[in-house]
Amino acid sequence: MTGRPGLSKGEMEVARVLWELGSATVREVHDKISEQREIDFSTVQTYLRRLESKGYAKTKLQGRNRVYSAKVRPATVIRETVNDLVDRLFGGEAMPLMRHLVEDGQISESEINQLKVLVDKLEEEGNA
Amino acid sequence: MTGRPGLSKGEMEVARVLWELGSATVREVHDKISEQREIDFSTVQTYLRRLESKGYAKTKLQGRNRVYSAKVRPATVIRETVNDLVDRLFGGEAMPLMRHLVEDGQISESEINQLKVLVDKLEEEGNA
DNA sequence: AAATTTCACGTACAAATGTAAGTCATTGAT
DNA sequence: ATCAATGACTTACATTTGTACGTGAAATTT
Repeated sequence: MTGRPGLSKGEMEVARVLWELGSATVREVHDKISEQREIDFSTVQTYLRRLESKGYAKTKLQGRNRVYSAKVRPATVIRETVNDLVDRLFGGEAMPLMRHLVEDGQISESEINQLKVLVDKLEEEGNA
Repeated sequence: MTGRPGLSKGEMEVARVLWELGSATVREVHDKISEQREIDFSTVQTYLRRLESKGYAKTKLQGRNRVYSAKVRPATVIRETVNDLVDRLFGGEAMPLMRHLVEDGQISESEINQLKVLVDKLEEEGNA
């Protein structure tokens, strides 16, 4: 429905780093990911290339360096990815996923408060 | 970390149906999925076979029919899958995902209320 | 009982994915 | 100037995934 093919798991990881860095060379992305896990420079290069060919990133040559940056906003990718997951794993129901997140201790105390605020706001809007 | 390889998208779909049906033959799973989308009988068969070989389902022959049932509980698969997604797409932060779900209008009024209850309960526990 | 349908099971096979090595140009260091 | 490092770009390749066909046995229909 979006034209764009979905992101694979590995591509997601690279996409996230790219959002974080805003704009970066292969090496910069590689360095960043390397902080977390062992990964080959060429592998990162391939992922970035694929992100571009899938329409998720754009690049320009800056001098002799290629600089990558995101072309699709995180919110968009997140929406698409999560919706897909919710469809497949939860048959389209978002609630079980939320329940899992809230109950599984994944979010901190202060985040719960943020969440409360969000929920309250939504509730008001709904009743307005 | 789990030993089990992750589920692919297609496998998730079949796994969900299997949970829903509890215990089912290939045909039953196929019929169920067919309500939603066009899919070949053999394709479903392959997915079920793969679910078994990945350790997510078990089977027994019942007469001449093979009956599949889940071997790993939904909650477990959900946890693993969602954690993986959160790691890759959100760098381990669950909050952005929650925010997305709450704000993206995917959940109904009554679900918001359920969520509110959940959040309130958690808050109390936290403050206890 | 002959024909048809239903299954299990093995096999196939292209596309996508994860991961990387090789080649060649450029640039920074000795 | 020579050598090492850096980068782009190409090519590779095993595995996984999505999707399905073929075969032969059992069951059901006519």
